[in-house]
Amino acid sequence: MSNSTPATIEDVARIAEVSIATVSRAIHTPEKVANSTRLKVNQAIAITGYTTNAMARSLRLGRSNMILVVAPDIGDPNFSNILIGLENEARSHGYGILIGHTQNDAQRGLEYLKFLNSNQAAGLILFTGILPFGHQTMTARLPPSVGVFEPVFNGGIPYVGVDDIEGARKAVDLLLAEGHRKIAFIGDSKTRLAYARRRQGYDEGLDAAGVARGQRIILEGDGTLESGRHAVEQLFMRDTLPTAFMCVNDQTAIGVMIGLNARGYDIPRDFSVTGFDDIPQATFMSPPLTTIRQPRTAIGKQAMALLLEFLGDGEPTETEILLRPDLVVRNSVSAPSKGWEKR
Amino acid sequence: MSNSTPATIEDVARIAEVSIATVSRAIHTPEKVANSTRLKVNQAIAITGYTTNAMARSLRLGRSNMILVVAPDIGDPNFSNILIGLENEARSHGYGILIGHTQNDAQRGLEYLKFLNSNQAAGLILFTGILPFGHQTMTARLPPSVGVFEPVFNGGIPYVGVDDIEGARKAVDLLLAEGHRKIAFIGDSKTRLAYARRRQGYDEGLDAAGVARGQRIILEGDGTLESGRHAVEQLFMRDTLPTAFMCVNDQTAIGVMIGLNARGYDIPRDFSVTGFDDIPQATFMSPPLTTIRQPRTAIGKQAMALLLEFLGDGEPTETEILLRPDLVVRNSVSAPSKGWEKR
DNA sequence: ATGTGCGATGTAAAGGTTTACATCGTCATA
DNA sequence: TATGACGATGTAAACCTTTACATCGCACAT
Repeated sequence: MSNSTPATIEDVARIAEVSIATVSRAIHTPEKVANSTRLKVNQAIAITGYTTNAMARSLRLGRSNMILVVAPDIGDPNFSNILIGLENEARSHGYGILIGHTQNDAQRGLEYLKFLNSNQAAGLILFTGILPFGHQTMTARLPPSVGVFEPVFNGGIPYVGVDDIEGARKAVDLLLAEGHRKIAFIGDSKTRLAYARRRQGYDEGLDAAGVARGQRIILEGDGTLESGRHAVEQLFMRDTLPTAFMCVNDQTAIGVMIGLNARGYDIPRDFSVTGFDDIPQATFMSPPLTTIRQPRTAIGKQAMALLLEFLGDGEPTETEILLRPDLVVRNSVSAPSKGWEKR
Repeated sequence: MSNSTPATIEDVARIAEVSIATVSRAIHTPEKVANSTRLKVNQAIAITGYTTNAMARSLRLGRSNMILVVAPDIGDPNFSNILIGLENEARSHGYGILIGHTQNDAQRGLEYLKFLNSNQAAGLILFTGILPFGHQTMTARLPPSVGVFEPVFNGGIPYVGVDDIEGARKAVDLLLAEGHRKIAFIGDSKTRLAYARRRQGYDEGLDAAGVARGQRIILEGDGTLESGRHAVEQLFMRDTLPTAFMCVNDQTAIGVMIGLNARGYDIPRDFSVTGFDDIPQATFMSPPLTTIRQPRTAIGKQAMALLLEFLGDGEPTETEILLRPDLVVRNSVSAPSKGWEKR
């Protein structure tokens, strides 16, 4: 039962009085073995507590049952729920998940590339806007891969995420409906496709509302809390202030709120703020942040499903799966205050 | 260079004009091969881009280069930084990390047990107060294991974490120094050793300050935000209220704060609150939460170092490594308000 | 010159699995 | 009854690596 060394397929075969080939078949292609034999094998498996040695199996099959998930930062508040979706789906198909975080360091990215090349992962999930493999990115021979949460810049990699344009549109439409016209968009790096798309939603919304291009205020940062705070400072240097801040993500929005608080302003009385992602912290702000919810677990699940399909068939059926984002109305948005009408 | 199939040791041997044994030796025990040969091998490796096939290696060696990390909830805000510590240390020793989350479900725990039994992980890191393998826990044949962040209840497993007693003592001493005498301790499940220890720190502090046992208010919950909120409600049902809430962790403390806010009280004017852990959200509360910082990355690093040592020598040298916690003073604590003196 | 020892290298087995191919037996059909 | 077909099972090779053991050649001592 619990010997010192795990049971092998041979132990099972001996007890069931069949050959190891039959045992293997009884497990993987049960329809190819006679009922009576299958029964004996199953009993023997129960007796020995046999589990297939994954290493031997992977070696024989030439591919592992592990999926590598690469993220620049495991601490990203968006990550954990995505991971739950990924993991559940993977596990229910006999795959395990391996997590790598690159910390935006090319050297570390390369280590994962080596890892992939040594056949230790059958597939790759990328939780990052750009391929993290430094200068070898172009020549890298990658296993089947799927981007998740954020489209992958270098292209060619199927992607599962949220409809950024629609999400941004929902946010900007809310602000417009409340009466805002001077809405600043606080973005992050231009190299991130998610930024480009959310920006597009912002522009389309303002276009539809007839707000002139000249009226729009665009700032860029790096998506961190700090950069949100910094954006506020920058704006106060200028002479034209917005009545609302539409932020590319929640972290930035939180930074903006902190920055505004530090200057003594009240949200939403003096300024309205929206985020994007609905990270856990959004709930705990005061006021709680109005934002766009990412269906994170669902995204993870779908991404893994797509990857596994890819692994089976060899060809991905979809190149981009976009889920619907929801507007989560909390208390960081209201009509622009009368006193600030002239901004 | 980038063929369709990865280079094997045989490819290297052919190019270097040596046998595969020599190649293997040149890699793993370079001192056993002549300088000139080693040079040829290294060149051949560079040409082919060879990486050892980890599966074959693990199969031959009978153990993998993966460490399984089991946590009940990947989304735990404490988890990610611990993981960074674990991962960095592991990777620098040629090990990879595998993450399993049990969601407190015994069934899922058993899957990981099977995983371990099939030799897919050389070691185990437990980020959980109790062994997650259900009724098979006692008979389970586990690989070298180390508990992290939280002592493992069933015992016998080395543990790396913070000195809970000292941490709790720092929190209670702060409250005492501010003049509080009626301090409620909001705990979580009794089965968690971390709770017992933090409670001990609380008691020792009050003992030292001469606060009678009868003055102490102890509530138990489950460590979630919700249970913190619930604890507040419970206390308001009673006739004696504390002037301060000392919480077993930050999540509970945040729940307490939300509960008090909901009843219209101001923190820290009406009540003081302390947490434990210093999770990211603690910073974003208003007021920011005074708490005890866990050196998470360091804990992860040490735990992995201990496990790897364990893997090498076979015997763990320490059974418990406790790091020093720091008191992080923010704004959720002040002297008890005069008006409430009589509580 | 012969033998000894040793450093460097090669040979081959083992690790557990999957699967193409071979074999065996049985049953149906001519 | 002989043949063929087919279903069930067994045999053995292959996946790639590590390493105990064997071999080889050379330098040095006798």
